[in-house]
Amino acid sequence: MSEKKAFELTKKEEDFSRWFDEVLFKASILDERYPVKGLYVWLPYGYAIMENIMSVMERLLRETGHKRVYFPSIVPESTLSREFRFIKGFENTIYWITQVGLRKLDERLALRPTSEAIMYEVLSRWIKSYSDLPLRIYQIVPAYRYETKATRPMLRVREITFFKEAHTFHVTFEEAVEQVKLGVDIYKKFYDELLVPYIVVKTPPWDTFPGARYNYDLVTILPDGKALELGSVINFGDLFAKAYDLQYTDRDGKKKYVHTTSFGVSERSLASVIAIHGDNRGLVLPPKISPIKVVIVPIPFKGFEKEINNYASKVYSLVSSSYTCELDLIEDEKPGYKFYKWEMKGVPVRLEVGKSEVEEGSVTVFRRDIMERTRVSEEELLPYLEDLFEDMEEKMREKARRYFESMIVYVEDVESLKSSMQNKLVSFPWCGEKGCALKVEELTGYSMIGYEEDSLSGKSKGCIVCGKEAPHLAWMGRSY
RNA sequence: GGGGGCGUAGUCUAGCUUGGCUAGGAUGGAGGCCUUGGGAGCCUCAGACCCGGGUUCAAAUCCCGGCGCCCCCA
Repeated sequence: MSEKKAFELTKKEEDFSRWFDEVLFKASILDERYPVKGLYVWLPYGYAIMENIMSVMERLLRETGHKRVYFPSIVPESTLSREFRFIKGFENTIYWITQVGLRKLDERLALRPTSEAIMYEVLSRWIKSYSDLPLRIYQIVPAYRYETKATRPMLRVREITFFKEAHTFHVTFEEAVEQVKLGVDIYKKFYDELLVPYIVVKTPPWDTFPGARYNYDLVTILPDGKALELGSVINFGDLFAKAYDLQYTDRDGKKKYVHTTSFGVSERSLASVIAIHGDNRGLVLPPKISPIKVVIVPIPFKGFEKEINNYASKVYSLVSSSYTCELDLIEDEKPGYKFYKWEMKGVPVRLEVGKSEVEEGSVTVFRRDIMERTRVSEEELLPYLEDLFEDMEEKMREKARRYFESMIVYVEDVESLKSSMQNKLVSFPWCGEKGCALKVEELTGYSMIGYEEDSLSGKSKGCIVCGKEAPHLAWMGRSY
C-alpha cells in the first residue's frame, strides 16, 4: 500500500485529494516542491497542456472580437482604491510592495489580484467617443491573491499562473448585458470542448464580485463532492466607470459613463479536466488538448530489432503528417513500463508495433479512454484514427455527463434535502429571499453556490423553506 | 475563524512511546550483464533525519520557536 511504483497512484475513489496531488506530479504537470506556499512550478508537459487549453480559449475570444493586450502586474494603491468596494473585497489577499532596496516607498504598490483597476485607469484615456466602443480586450497573465484558506495545487493557489481575464467596455447597460451573455456562451463552448460538464448560475446578490452589479459562474463538481468555480462573468454596470472616470461622448454630444464587464478563467480549467477524466492509471486527456495525440511504442524481438524499428519509423512518418506524434525509442525501458508511462500522461492513442505487425503490415491501436486494443492495417490507419478521436470525444463527454448527473440532486422538501446531501451538489426551488437561503445553509452546512434565475417559474411546488412561489433553482454544496 | 495530526534520500516509508551501534527498506537515479507483446532479474555506486534554539555525556527521538503539509469542524 505505502510502497508505490513510479506510475502507481492512490485510488481515485478512495482518496481523491491524494490521487490528485500524485497525478499532478507523476504525470509531470506540476512540481509542488517550491519553497513558497501556494506557488508551484509548471513542468514542460503541464505547460504544454495549458498552452493548448489557452489556445482553445484564444480562438473563441478571437472569433468574438476580443483582442489580446498586456497591462503591467504592478498597480499603485491610489489606483486600486478608487473604487472602495473593490479594494474592500480584496483587502485581505493583496500582496503589497512597501519597500525597494533599503528605501521605503511613499506609496504602496500592489501585485494585481485582477486587472480592472489597472486597466480602467489607462482606458479612461483611450475611450473618448461612442465610436471607440464596444472595446473588448483580454490578457493571459499571472495574478496574485494571498489565499487565507488551505492552499491546494491548481485549485486554491496564491499565484494564478494562467489567469485569462477579458475586459469589455460598452455604451449602454443593455449592451453590457448582451456581452455577459456572450461571455457565458464563450465559457460554455470552452468547457464543452474540454469535455467538462458544468452548471451556469447567477451568484446571489450578497456574494457577488466586489463592485459588480451581478455575475454568473460556471461551476462543476469534483469527485470528492466539492463544487469548483470554473469561470466567472461579471457585469459592473457603470459602477467602475464612475470610480475611474470612464466617459465617452455620445452621438448627442453628451458625456456618458461606460458600462463594463469582465470574465476570467484560470488553470482550474485543467484541474477540472484532470479530476473528471483521470482514472487510476493517471490522466485521460481529451485529444483536442493533448500535447501528444499518438505515441508509438516498438516491441523489440531478438534478432528482429532492425525490421521493427524501420517499420516503427515508417508508421511515425505516416502518423506525424496528420497528428502530433512521438516515437518512443528508449532502449532501457521495457514495453510494459512504457505502457504505464504513457497512460499516466494521458496520451489518447498508443500504437504498438512488433514482429507480428511488421509481418502483416498492421498496427495495434490502443485507446486510453476505455483501454481497448484493435489491430488495423497500415493503409486504414489514418482514417481509422480520425474516427477514433471523434468517438473518443463522444465517449468521454458521455461518461463525464453521467458522472455529473450522479453528483447532483434535485429536492423539493427539507427532509429529502437533509437525506441527500452527502457530497453532492443539491438544487431546490427557492423564492429568492436571502433569509431562506441562509436557513438552508444553516440546516445543511452547505453554502450557496448560485441560482438559475426564473428556471422554475410556475413549475415548482414552492420555496423549500417558506413555501412561497419559487421561480429560481438554487444550488448549494461544499465548495473549493 | 476553531481544533487535531504530521515533517527521515527524487518518491513512499521503518525507527520516535522508553534518547545510545555505521538511520533500515522499497521505489526512483547512474554504471554493467541479461532481456523486451503489461512495471523482469542480478552485481556495483550515489542519495535523507524541514530550519533555528534549548535539555543531555549523547537528540531523528524530549522541550520551545519558525517554516511547510494534511485532516476535521465553523
